[in-house]
Amino acid sequence: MSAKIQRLAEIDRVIHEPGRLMIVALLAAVEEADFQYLRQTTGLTQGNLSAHLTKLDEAGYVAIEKTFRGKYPLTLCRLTERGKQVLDTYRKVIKAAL
Amino acid sequence: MSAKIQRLAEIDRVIHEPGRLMIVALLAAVEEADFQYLRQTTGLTQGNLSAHLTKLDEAGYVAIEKTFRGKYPLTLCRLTERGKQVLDTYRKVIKAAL
DNA sequence: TCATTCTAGTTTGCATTGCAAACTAGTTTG
DNA sequence: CAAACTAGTTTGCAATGCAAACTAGAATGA
Repeated sequence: MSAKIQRLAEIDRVIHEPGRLMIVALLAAVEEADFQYLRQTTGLTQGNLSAHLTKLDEAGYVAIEKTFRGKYPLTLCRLTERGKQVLDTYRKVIKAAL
Repeated sequence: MSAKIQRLAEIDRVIHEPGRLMIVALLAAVEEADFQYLRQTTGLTQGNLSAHLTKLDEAGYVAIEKTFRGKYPLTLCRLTERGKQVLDTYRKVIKAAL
């Protein structure tokens, strides 16, 4: 019982942050999403979304591809295998503890 | 689908912090616990446990009673009604999103 | 044509906060 | 009566989340 609660201590802080948890949960559902879609569905400001994506990228949880849609920049995001694993572990730990 | 994910944005940060989530989840299970029991079962240091309890107290989620066991200080903690409600909401939001 | 506005993001500045280490206050022990 | 122990609290600092400001190119309109 309390062993499951104790595992919360090891939880991954990168994913635990609500803004990033939203991003990762969305990407788990849709496979690929662009910056503007993420901004709208999460409700994050552009600045915060940008910072969170950078962090997820640096952690190796999200792959970011910068390209163009017509003449405008287009930022495409998808979960990496590692990102999927980490989210899966996160889900298990949280659900077991609650 | 994404509506459930978006609710993560409103999540209560006081409870969301892993150290405090451990404390609150434990108190939900045992009704009352003293400082040393919480320290051992959460694995938190005394300093961090003290700080987290202060925050939970200030938020009105935990009631703290300072008394004595023999001649030594004894700090007893229990969830308030508000604390129970907030934990319940937290559980629902997290589980729905994941 | 060139100033303004729009798209699509990134960077910066600051205030908060989690953590380890140091400190407080009283108690027991050798 | 000094050292070590119980039971916590306070402090200092580094990390970080957020809002606001900034960058850079593209379209618009007078």
